[in-house]
Amino acid sequence: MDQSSRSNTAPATRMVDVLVPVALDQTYSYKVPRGMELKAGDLVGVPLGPREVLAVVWGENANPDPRLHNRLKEVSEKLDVPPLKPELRSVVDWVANYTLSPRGMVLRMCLRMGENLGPERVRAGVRLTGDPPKRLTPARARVIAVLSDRLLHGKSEAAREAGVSSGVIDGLVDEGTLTVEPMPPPPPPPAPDPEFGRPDFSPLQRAGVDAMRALAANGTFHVALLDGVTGSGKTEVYFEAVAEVVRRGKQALILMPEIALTGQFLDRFAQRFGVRPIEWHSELTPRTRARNWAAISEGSAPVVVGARSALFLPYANLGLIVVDEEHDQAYKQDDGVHYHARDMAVVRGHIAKIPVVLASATPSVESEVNARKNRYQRIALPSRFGGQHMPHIEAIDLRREPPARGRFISPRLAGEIRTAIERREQALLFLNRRGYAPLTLCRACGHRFACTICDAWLVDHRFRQRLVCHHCGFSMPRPHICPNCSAEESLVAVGPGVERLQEEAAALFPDARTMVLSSDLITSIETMRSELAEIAEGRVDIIIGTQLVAKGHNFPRLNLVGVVDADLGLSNGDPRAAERTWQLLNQVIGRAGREQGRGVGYLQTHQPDHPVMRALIACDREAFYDSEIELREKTLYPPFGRLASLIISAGDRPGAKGFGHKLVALAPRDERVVVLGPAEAPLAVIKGRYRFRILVKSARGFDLSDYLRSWLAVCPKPTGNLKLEVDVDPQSFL
DNA sequence: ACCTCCACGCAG
DNA sequence: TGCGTGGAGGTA
Repeated sequence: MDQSSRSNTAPATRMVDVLVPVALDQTYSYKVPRGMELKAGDLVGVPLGPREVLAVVWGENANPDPRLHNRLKEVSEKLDVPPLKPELRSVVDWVANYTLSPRGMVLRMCLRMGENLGPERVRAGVRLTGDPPKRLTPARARVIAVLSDRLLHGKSEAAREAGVSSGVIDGLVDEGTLTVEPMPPPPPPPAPDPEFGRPDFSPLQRAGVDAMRALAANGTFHVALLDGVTGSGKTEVYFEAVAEVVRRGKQALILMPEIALTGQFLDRFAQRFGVRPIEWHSELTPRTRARNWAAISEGSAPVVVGARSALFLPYANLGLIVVDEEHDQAYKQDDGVHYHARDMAVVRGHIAKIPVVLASATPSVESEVNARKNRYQRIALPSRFGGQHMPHIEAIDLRREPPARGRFISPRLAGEIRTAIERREQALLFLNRRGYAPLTLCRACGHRFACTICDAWLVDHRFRQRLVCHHCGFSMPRPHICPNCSAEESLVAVGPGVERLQEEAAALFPDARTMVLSSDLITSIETMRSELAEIAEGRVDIIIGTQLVAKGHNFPRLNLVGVVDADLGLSNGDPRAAERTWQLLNQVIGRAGREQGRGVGYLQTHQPDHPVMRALIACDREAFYDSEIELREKTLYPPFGRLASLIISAGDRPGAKGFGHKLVALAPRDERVVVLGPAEAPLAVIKGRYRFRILVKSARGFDLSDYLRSWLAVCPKPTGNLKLEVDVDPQSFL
């Protein structure tokens, strides 16, 4: 039709609708300048208000809104990058619709290449071509020595090698000794080689490997749950799907829950494929980000390993998405566009018609249900690689074997640690609480130290000598006098944190070497690496860690894990508390006995009969899922029902509460929907903002996004300091 | 008179 | 989202 209308009329001014990466849901119309050819998906620059922004052509529009008559501006330029494929444009529309976010904000996630896109900066090179300078200083002599091969050297490299500043080189250029030439562009990094380090798989892994290859070769939409205990070689197995996709000339994306984990992972990748993959996460420098973005969109990056944001990149020909540790809640983005990368990976796989692999030792209840109902193919790796056994797990009933007053390690656990140390093995004490003590109070008057702008106690951090709010970062020096009653030296620490546990361990085992691993004590990836290396070399006897230690690290000499407070995650009224505790404790105990000996895990608990504890002790994963699935089914919690939450926050409590009530009063009546609240959020005040939440529950097949949209359409827009956030499929209930 | 902060509205 | 605007309230 485009062709026929053009055949009999003079070419009219063409117009396109573009989507701009700002908080706008609608597309905007622009005139196409004469001589510019534009089609859907093209990246363009357009004037928007006072500025120039990047945009993407979303479609042709022959007659835009007549009220815009002469206000239409022209597209200013067409960028020389591959267009966004229809697949990704559909994903943008779909995700925006589902999460109730402006489409522009979803598009923004696809275009996060910074403003650094464009030709690579040409690096300066220098070559020795002329005579030595009249004045030959030692620094100059060193430069000349470095360049004596008369080849072209990078300027900054030459300076570094000669141990001089670049000023010395500039001086030699001015003297005519050296000439400046542009460096040829660096060769593209070698592609991963699918045949590089093919491992020998055990007979037990064989079926999984075959299934992975088949799924990748099949190349159509299909979700597999790769379900294997820690140490079963899951990574190596899904690498076979990656290899197959690379062989077929397509791209594979491996999503990881957090970048901290990727260090070891990249090495394992290199062992299998000969090179490291392209990375994508928030800590890339702008230059690397732009370079990687370009490689991804041109298709010259065959494998990308990235955090959740990598899901929205414009892959040239994506052939596979792997979501590693699919149960991890770090996949949920809770600001800006609220999305769950695992779920959106399945959506993208569906739209792009490619396979998706979800990998986990402790699948989310959602994925487990999908596998049980055969909506996902289950690929199970039932045992540990290399004949290692899963750890043996025992409960220590704190009601019957309590630690001494003010202590947190029970006599039995202490005895086991002693035995482990005597055997020259390591022990891990796990407590998911940073700092020294979660609460400080005055013995004289009962005053409790709380954050002034959050609804939270200040956590005592003895290493830093400060009381810290874990929600807003506020901190103050630890006082010696009670601010309430002026009593001196009356403050007592209540409850344990890892720092306090270390104190106790040091007192119990004065000769043992202890180390605390906690996110607030790790300042950089470097310190983390060196501390892990110390542990691996056996220079630590007792590791005391928060959930940081649960993730993927390999401690070869570790056979004993003591969970100091196994009930910690269960207490907080969160519908996913049991699932989280199950996953976390499984992972932590899975650190034990990975290389030699039989691992043992001890759970200090007040409720050894809780389904989570019983399933852990019996090593009966089916029992855990059975009980949890039954509970979710009965209560119509996900995946048997759907949830959304509306979070209202304001600088004042009545304002937030009042707006919440106003919203609930306007909720459309629908017998398939239950609207609960507004209730004060469990953390009622954060950073001085009062928070209320409305929970919306619906049946499974119900279009909750659509319901929410029609609801919010009749609601007053939040004004002033009122803020409303919509979270479809919330993960956190705090 | 001037400055700074912030809520608001708008962008084609 | 990012930016210009205009009013409020504080400072010189």
